[in-house]
Amino acid sequence: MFKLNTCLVLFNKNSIPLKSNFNDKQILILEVAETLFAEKGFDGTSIRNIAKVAKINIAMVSYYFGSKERLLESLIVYRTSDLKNQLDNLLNEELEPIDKINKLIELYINRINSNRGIYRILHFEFTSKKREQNLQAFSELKKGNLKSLEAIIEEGQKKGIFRKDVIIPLITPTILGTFFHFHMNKPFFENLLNLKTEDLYNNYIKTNLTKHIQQTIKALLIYES
Amino acid sequence: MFKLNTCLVLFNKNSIPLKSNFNDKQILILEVAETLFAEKGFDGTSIRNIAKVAKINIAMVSYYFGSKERLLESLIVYRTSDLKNQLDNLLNEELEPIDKINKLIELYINRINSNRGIYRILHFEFTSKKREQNLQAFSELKKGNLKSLEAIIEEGQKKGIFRKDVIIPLITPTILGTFFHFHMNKPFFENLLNLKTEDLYNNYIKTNLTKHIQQTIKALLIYES
DNA sequence: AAAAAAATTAAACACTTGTTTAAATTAAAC
DNA sequence: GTTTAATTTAAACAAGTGTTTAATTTTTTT
Repeated sequence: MFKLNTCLVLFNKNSIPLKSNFNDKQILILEVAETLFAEKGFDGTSIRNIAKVAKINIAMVSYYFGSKERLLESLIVYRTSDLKNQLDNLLNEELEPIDKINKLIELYINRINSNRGIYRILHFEFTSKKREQNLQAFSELKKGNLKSLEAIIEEGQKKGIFRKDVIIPLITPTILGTFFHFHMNKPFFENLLNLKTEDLYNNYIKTNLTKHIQQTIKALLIYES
Repeated sequence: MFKLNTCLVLFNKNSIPLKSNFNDKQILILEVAETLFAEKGFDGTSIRNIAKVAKINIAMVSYYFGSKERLLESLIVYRTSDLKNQLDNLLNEELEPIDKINKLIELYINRINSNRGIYRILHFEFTSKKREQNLQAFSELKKGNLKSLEAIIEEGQKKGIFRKDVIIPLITPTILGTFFHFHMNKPFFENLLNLKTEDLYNNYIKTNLTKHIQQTIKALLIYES
């Protein structure tokens, strides 16, 4: 009567297989919801709206997710769950700490850039006071990410490469903040940097912007005043 | 039966008298709406919600503003109408172009910083596709602001102080974008820069951040590659 | 003080919202 | 093939939405 844990195997863009706890219909609903939430906001999107676009009955959202709020929570889980695994894999690679940091930044920017919908939702819904409760899943993810980052940096500090007076929790906001500012002003930078096509824009992010952020964090961690 | 143009005189923080087309009750409604829209978003705020906080009848919003959407438009007009006058006054001052630019930046940052509610609304509501139509009033304001900026810069270009290959429409986004990025990550910078009190935070914006933006724009306008 | 205009109110309007129900259909298990 | 479980459906639910109405109160004008 109420089946939630159908497991299937998905492939991300680097063809690393990963489990998902959502079935095909749930994923359809999640991806339609992602598009609409990103376009019109959570409050601006109705379940009937989602159902119409996804061509499903309006009761299916409650059937599969319980409620609209839980749909949002599931969406966050769906789009962020494998990030933890990717970070864990990175942690176990045999690399110098600074190379791990660089890879971590590349991974962050790549992920956000290819999942703009969910990060737009996170940016808009969770900077408003109304949705403060819903971010539990998101908050736990961030805690996990921070732990991974801490592990890398403490490794670098033990080796004497990184400064010891750096405030680790502030590094993630720096990485993400730089990207968001760039992307929130997309039309501006498209003109400024002559990024006429979507490809040119994406390429600029992948190369120049990522490089800039890497240099920034490297300077923060290594530079002695 | 329907009176909209009661004029009264208001005083802004620099005690420059300015006319307002809204009466006391309308202003009450506008300011309550501003708070709630900023807190919970336009869609997340109901007219009954506004009426309750403002302690007025729910019909008063329609009576004074026509509709909820027109209330939002009126709010934008209310909070941005005197900016044009301030810019015009600045234009007519006898100052060197670079000093006018510096004053313009100071004026922008000061205004946004002391009207965070409306700029939060503008940032959130008008970066979503849903509210694209409503920004006519806002769009006209920006066009007017751009004209003022163009006037100052062309004056500087004639005097041979400013470069001539600068893209003027991109300067405003640079000024505002720098501030917004700082402010959207307020908790981050409060920690990073040890701005424990609201006063310390505001003071940092007024001094260091403003100075930084002024230096940036100055470099953009004057620096020869 | 009387008349006209403006402001305010409670009630109702028609519509949308998220969610639930109970029946019907489809798929899976035996 | 029958039974059981999972899915899908249309309909209804109660609550909330923006807006309008028509009557009442308050204020202004004459």
